[in-house]
Amino acid sequence: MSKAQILNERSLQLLKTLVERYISDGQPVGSRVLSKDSDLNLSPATIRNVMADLEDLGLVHSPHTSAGRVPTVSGYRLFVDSLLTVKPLESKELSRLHQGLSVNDGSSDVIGAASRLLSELTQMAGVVTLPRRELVCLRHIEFLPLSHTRVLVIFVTNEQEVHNKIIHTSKTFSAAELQQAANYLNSIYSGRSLDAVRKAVVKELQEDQERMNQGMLDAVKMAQLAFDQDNKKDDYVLTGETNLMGFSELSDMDRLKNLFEAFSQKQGVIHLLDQCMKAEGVQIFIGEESGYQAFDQCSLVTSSYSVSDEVVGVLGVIGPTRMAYEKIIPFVDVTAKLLGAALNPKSTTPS
Amino acid sequence: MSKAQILNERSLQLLKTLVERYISDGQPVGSRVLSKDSDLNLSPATIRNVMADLEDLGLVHSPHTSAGRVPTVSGYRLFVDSLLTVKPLESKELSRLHQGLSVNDGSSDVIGAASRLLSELTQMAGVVTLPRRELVCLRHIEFLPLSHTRVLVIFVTNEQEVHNKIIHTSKTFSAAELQQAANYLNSIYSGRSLDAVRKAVVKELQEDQERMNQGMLDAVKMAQLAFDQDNKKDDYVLTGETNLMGFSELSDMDRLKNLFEAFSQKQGVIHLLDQCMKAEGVQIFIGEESGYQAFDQCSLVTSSYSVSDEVVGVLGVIGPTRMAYEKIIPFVDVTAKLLGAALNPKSTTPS
DNA sequence: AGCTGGCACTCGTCTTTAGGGAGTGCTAAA
DNA sequence: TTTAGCACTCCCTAAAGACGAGTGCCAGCT
Repeated sequence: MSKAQILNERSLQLLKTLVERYISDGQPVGSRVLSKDSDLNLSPATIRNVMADLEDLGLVHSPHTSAGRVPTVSGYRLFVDSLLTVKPLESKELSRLHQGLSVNDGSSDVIGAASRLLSELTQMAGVVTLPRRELVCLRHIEFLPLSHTRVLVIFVTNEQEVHNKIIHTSKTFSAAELQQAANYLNSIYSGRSLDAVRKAVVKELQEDQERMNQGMLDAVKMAQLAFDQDNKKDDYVLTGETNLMGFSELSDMDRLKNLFEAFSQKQGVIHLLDQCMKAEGVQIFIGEESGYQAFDQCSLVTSSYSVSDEVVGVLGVIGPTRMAYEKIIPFVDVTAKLLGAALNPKSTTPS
Repeated sequence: MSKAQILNERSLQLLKTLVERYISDGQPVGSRVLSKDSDLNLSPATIRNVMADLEDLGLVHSPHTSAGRVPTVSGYRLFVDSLLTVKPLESKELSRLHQGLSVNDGSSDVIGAASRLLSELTQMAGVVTLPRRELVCLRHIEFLPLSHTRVLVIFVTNEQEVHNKIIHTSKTFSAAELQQAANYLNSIYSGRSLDAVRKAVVKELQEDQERMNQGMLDAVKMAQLAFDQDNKKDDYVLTGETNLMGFSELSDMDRLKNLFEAFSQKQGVIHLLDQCMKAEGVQIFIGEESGYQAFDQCSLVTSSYSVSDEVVGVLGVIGPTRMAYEKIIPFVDVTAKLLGAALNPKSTTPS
């Protein structure tokens, strides 16, 4: 039986007001305040009894004997899952989002724009993962000879994203040979997803070698190098980290340093965000729930975003556990939907 | 008459030991310590007299009545300009640099590598500007049609750097037309510097229009859009910011926030670094000398780096004013030279 | 004239102490 | 079951005192 079911209506109501109050004030909430804040008309003494129950359940916690109560992680969790009344976005914010993520913006960096909007409007840190490579279409590929056996591969995906990589070939190719190889690859693989291309390449090398001439074989081998697995270096755009320095609960320098180091090492954050990719809709990690020491005092509100009904990435907001969830949640939700729409190829190439 | 000339040998010697001592300890230096530290065999009382003089000249400063002396910005300046005895790099560091900036490294991100080396080995923040576009050679250009009149331009410079930009053309081009235009541009502009290309394009449009057919004209017009002035968004790679959070003199959260915000806004830093481009060799900004509030408590040790005897960029180290200049200066110097060498096209394409 | 020892003084830091305030837990009564 | 009352705990702040480091200055020494 969940805690929400154990507790009666009144206790839940009180927990809700407590969390709301704590989020807005940042101070432990005492029984007197709670008695006035809730419209239950209960005396402080009664409230204290309820608080003792909530504390037994591990939903609130007293920093010391004569302080009010502060929500624990479980308390926040219950609040977020069952008690929260989300506030709709203000029209000003909504229009700012629409404007910032409009397709005709010209600048190609929609991902960066989304991240900036998240951090700017929430005054916390915004993060957006780059769209998954696997679900990304190959548009065009190009080879350029560098020195010796080094070849620069440039490929374009998804209408306008340019990637490049240096590969080492087994022999030296001339510019013309490389051009020919690129032409071949473009003619057969263009328009297919990177993942599909990767699989097709392997298959061809295994099964169809006899059917191919040397030029085709070279081309396919180069494609294999170019789309090598390790190529999919997942990455994300993080902005507004500095906003986090303003929060008193993160003002411990050591803690903050850990957090920022986690940001620049990336892989921890990537792993965390990857988990959110599995679920649709908004997901929340509160404090230690993330499993990463560095995020101890932080919450992460994320949502996956989709292009053509396929989840391709995750975006979210990072801030102190004490954040205005009722505003942030719809905010992240809407941003994810708008970003998905902005990335949709149908809308970037209207008929 | 400069301060170094006003002061006698002994005072300078004492200032030097004071600064060295303060840099290593971080504590105000008292007369007793100074008397033992310097090999002048003077009593503390004598030292105190000298200190009073130095204080009058604004070279040192006492945080309060009964504290030792701390160097002022002028004090550091004098120290750095005239008193410093630079230490040669340790062989371990040197080999680390060589290894990290070796040309055959395979990864194309030499700039990033340089920045990371700077921050890793100095335990402060490392910054490297991207090489100036003007002095960069065009290697290859490519156009890809997007929707309507939008065209994706991809161009490769300096052997392996890939840039891309979206331009809006006046009419819709087919893939074949774009291919043709790219071929034309590659044939005549490849190998020339971006700056030269930009000028040539303008000249052709003004003078040689009648000589050109429509295809050539379109190509040149697109080139103009592609190499538009605003294209040269100067940028830099900054790493190891988190290292700065460890220094007690930067532990004031507001100050640190300002600093980090300056980092992410970039333009201030860019302007500062641009100034260093004019001079060859190592330049140093101590504290407020930079003219930027946010860098108040920081010093910046920079050096320009050159390719083929032409200054193309700047790199440096950012840390607290109290840093080990005698180590950092040669460090920055060597890194700049090695980076220049690594970028030199001659060494990337051995005959 | 320049250097040195001595001495009074200043100031920051650390610790102790005391007082006030906020809020609790418990108990007994409504 | 709720409420009022009361003793108690603990944090926070300010004030006071002791301590130590280091100075400035003066008078004497070389």
